[in-house]
Amino acid sequence: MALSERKAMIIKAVVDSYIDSCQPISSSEIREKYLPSLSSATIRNELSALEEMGYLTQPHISAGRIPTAEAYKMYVDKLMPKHKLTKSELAIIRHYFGQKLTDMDSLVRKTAKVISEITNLTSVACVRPLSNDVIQSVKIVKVTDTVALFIIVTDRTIIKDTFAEVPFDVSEQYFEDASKFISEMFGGHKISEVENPEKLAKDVRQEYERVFEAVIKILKDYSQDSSGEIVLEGSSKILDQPEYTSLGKAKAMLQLLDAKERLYPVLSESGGMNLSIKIAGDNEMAEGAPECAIVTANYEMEGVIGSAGVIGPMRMDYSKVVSVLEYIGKTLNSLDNLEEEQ
Amino acid sequence: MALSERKAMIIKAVVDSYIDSCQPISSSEIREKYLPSLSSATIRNELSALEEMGYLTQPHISAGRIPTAEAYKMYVDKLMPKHKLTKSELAIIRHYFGQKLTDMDSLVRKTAKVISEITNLTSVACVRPLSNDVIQSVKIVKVTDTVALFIIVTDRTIIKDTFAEVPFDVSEQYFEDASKFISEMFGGHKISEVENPEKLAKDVRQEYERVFEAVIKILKDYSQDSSGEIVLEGSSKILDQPEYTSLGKAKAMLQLLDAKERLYPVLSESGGMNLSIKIAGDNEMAEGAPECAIVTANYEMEGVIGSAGVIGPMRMDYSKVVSVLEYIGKTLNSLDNLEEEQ
DNA sequence: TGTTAGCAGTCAAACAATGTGAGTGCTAAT
DNA sequence: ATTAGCACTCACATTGTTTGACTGCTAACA
Repeated sequence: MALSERKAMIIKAVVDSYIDSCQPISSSEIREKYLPSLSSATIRNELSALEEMGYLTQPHISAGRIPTAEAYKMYVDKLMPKHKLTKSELAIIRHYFGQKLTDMDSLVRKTAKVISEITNLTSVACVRPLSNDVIQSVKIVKVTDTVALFIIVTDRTIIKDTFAEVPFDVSEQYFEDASKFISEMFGGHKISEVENPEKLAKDVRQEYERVFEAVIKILKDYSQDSSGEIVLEGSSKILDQPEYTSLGKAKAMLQLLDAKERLYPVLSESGGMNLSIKIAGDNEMAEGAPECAIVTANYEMEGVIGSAGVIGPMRMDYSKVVSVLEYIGKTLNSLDNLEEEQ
Repeated sequence: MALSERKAMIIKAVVDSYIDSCQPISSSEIREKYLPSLSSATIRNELSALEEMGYLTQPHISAGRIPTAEAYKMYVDKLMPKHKLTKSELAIIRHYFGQKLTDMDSLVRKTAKVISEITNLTSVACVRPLSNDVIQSVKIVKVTDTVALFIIVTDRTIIKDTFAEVPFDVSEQYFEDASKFISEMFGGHKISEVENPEKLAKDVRQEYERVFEAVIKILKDYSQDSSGEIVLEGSSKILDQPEYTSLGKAKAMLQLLDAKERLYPVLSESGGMNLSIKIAGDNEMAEGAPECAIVTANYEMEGVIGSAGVIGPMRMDYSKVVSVLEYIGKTLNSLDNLEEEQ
């Protein structure tokens, strides 16, 4: 049975109210606050029907209704109102991104921080793994007698570098030559391609073999470490949510956050979408994960692609979260383009 | 009044028992389990006295005694037994440090992880700030048209590097020359000295002025950012502790962990000591911090100095924690020295 | 003087009994 | 199709009661 207009309005009322108060709502309360043209009895009939259809449920028989995951999905899909950011919210975002950013890491951290501050939820942010980056050049610099620095430039203009102890002591010139040789060999290839180095390099000149091995090892590390780095901000805010007053649930949630790597698939899975809302029914998220929702947005800045979002109870202010994420996305983009605007 | 032998034994009994069970202990229980030669009445007298002296307290008048912060301090100072690590604990540590370590970051993370796993407490780890490092050389490498990499080598053989957008496009040779010039200028000086750059450099050659500014900025960042990076592991384990079953206390604790930077003074303050145990009375720790204890050890490896430890309720198994930290310290040292041992 | 047995007193925690009220489902009238 | 009205359900708060684990104190004892 398709949803009548009226049923949809009732779902919206229940979700809106529950997002606001985290309390079951009764038929008469719906009438008073949302649908005064109907009587509570009529609404009761509809509520019964919606419960039958799986959108609503009640904690116990003499309580009001609360939304199910189904209802939330419907809500974010069709019913959600558009939230306007307040002046102070905008001000906070601008304040955070006001100063010039130095490096990737602090950008990610800042983004996480501002999201958490405005939404009052736990936020997550990460940069995408590098395995699909195309290598442009590799540079090796000798910094002390036994240590060399490997710098890899990729198409996303991210430069990733790693130190490696070199077991032999050679001239700076040697490294310069090796850099050129290796750049030529790897240039244009994806980082992930180094998984089978044979294909790339049929004939490594013997003199550069050791350096070659070292580079392969570094690239492999980046290629395999699929998880990027995940930054969390405001974990303790989880406990502000009334749904996690029960110790057990709070713990399940915190454990999920503790094992950041488990979050990664969820974060990256958003496909081509710019914005993704995942609402966990019972077992949709990784096992053991408590009922929760994750909203993430992809962002891009200076060629770097990442995601950021919030994680919290299903009952969250989706509308606000979405507009915050959208606005931050825009801000990052404009930072990218016009660098020095005020 | 000094503590009699017997009073000390009673304190030890109370603390031992409370660490084990987190329950107030009664006079008769002390008699049964710890001091069968005395009668419960005698013990009651002593308990009264110890309460008077500030070592013990009782949650309510008809309950047993529990230790105060004072008692814990006394305990770790004088009374604590020596814990022997079990085979499986040793195995876990060896397992973690079995593979060769690539970089500083993963060492810190690994250390935190193993500590948390064995002690079942939340662990913290960090490397010391760099402000006291002595600069040995500075190297600047051009990696793309607009980006240069600054590499700073210090006496602790840590090499710290930062990217900076260079607003002008110059030759590689220029950077090579600049590196030499700047290395000479900064070499032998502490990072913190750049706070007053005038003292260092009376006459910067004009051609290098921009590079000079950039280096100053980077060094200042490192010098001021006193907080190093703090890694936490197992935050959710906080909630395993019975003292944090109350939501309010749990939250206070998690907020403390969330604001990692607030932890830094506590971590670094351990002075010359190799092992430091901080037990917070009411307001000893930063405001808002709940009653808790922090045990940290300094470690050194490949010239890098850092601290690692645990944070948890006052009621923790100090004896075990101490031996774990000591053993890990030793392990790190030996990794350093004999690199390739099995 | 230090130790001990015994007893009266205290108090948290567990349990049971009870009332209250919010909210529903159903039925019958509109 | 809607609505008013009523009977029914059930969480929750309130209150009173019992229980038992402790202690502190006193008086006897070595």
